[in-house]
Amino acid sequence: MEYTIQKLGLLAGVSTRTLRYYDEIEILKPARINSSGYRIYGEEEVNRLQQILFYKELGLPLDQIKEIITSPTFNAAVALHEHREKLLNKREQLDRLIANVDQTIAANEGRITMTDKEKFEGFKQQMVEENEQKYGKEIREKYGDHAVNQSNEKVLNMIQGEHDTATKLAEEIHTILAKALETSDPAGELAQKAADLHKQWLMLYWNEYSKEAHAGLAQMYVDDERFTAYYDKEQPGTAKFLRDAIHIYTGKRN
Amino acid sequence: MEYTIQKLGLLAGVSTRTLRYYDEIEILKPARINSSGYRIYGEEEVNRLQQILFYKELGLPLDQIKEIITSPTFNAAVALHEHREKLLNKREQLDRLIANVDQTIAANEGRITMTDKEKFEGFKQQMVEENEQKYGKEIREKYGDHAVNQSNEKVLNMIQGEHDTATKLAEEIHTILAKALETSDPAGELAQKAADLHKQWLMLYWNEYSKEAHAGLAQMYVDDERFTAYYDKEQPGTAKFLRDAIHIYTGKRN
DNA sequence: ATTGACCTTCACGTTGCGTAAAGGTGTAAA
DNA sequence: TTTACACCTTTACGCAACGTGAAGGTCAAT
Repeated sequence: MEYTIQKLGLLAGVSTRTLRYYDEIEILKPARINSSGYRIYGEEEVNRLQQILFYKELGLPLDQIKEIITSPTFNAAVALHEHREKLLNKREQLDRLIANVDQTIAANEGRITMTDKEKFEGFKQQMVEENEQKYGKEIREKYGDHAVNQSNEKVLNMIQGEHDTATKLAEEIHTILAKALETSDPAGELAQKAADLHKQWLMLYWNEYSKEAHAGLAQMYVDDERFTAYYDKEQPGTAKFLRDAIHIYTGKRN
Repeated sequence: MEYTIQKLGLLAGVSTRTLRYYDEIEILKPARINSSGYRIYGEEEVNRLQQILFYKELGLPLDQIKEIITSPTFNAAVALHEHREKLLNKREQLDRLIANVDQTIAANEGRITMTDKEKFEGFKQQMVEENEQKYGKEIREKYGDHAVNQSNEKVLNMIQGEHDTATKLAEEIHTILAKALETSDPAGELAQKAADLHKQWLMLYWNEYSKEAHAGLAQMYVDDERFTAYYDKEQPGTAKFLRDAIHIYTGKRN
């Protein structure tokens, strides 16, 4: 099915201006332009628009949505986790605000007195949030050049922070890896299980999996001291052991 | 306590640019300007800024906030109680949004090994689920109880709606009052209609109505020059006329 | 006397579009 | 065939609510 700009707009409930804007910012380009210069959209574009609108409903800004749906290395899970935290933050702030209102009511009724500082309790948190956003942006801008690099940096950030599912998986890898290390057999069942879990963990950050990339990352764990430090924290040699296990798991070697 | 622009900004968690902007759009003017042209804010401005931020948190545009808090009928105490309820509503809505994001994350993580095409399907499914949720919501709005189904937009519409009806009512009162004034009869039909409209208008702001309070307010229109100025703007004597009409309407006198 | 942290007023940039303006295209009815 | 009318195009300014300089004055301390 093919759609002109207005037909698609009607279908999706957005204005033609919006679609032209999406074309302009390269987040949704028409399938083709006909002989009269009309934008013609196809099935694929319909689906993509649905995706865009879905993320928009979750409150993500368009530039982030664009990254999510255009870049194979930018993972929706990471963006969503970040977004989730922002929302949780906002809820906390709301709670503080509600407490503030309660206090202000009490103060107005003469039950208590409020200092000027107390009057703004609950508003102030916004500043911190903004700074966090800025900081995050700076990091992204700094490491955004290399797609792979960005991904690794993200991984590192995630390692240092504590992110729910990823953390759990990471812990599991850790436990199993520790046990596997005792067997000293990177081809053994435990080590291979660790490699498999590692793959799963990795795919939280990479949309596409390739054995080569996995093997390459494993090698990096040995070469890059930040990663080595992380894995060897409890038992020296763990990074190397994991690399070997992964190389066997993937059947690749760099 | 007096504050320079930065001090107030720090106190309230807003930028100096914001405060200058608020000055520019006349929503929050400094108490005075010192000899060097610096903006100096006082206690009253601190409270006013707090009010502004409350309304801002609820998502109201600044021009409407301005109208609301500059209105001579603005009641800070009532506003605070409304704030409280609306903030609670907003938190509920936030919770729903968070649940939504959680769902999406869960769905994504459950389909880690899917191809791009399959992921697409996953999103589509999400969209369908989403729509079902929305549809269910609509049904609940129709048949369910009031408390459960208030979305952010609803809250906003409520505030805006209230404000709109209030404005319209006020205009109607104005017109009818002007006509009634020509009859010079505060007990006449027109004047009594004005008094009735005024009661309706009043009940948008007061949770409880009492004839005594209404009559008291009418007297205040005459005693407080801010109100007198407002009502006598076009025809001097209007405030007094309205007071008389209301006193007859309520059968009370202060 | 000179930092350095304040303050001031321009004035342009940002996001996600809305809203003309000025003009070309497609088709159905007069 | 003309004409009407609903489409489409690009260009470009407008909006809110500020962010972010630039260019310069003020104040307190060194």
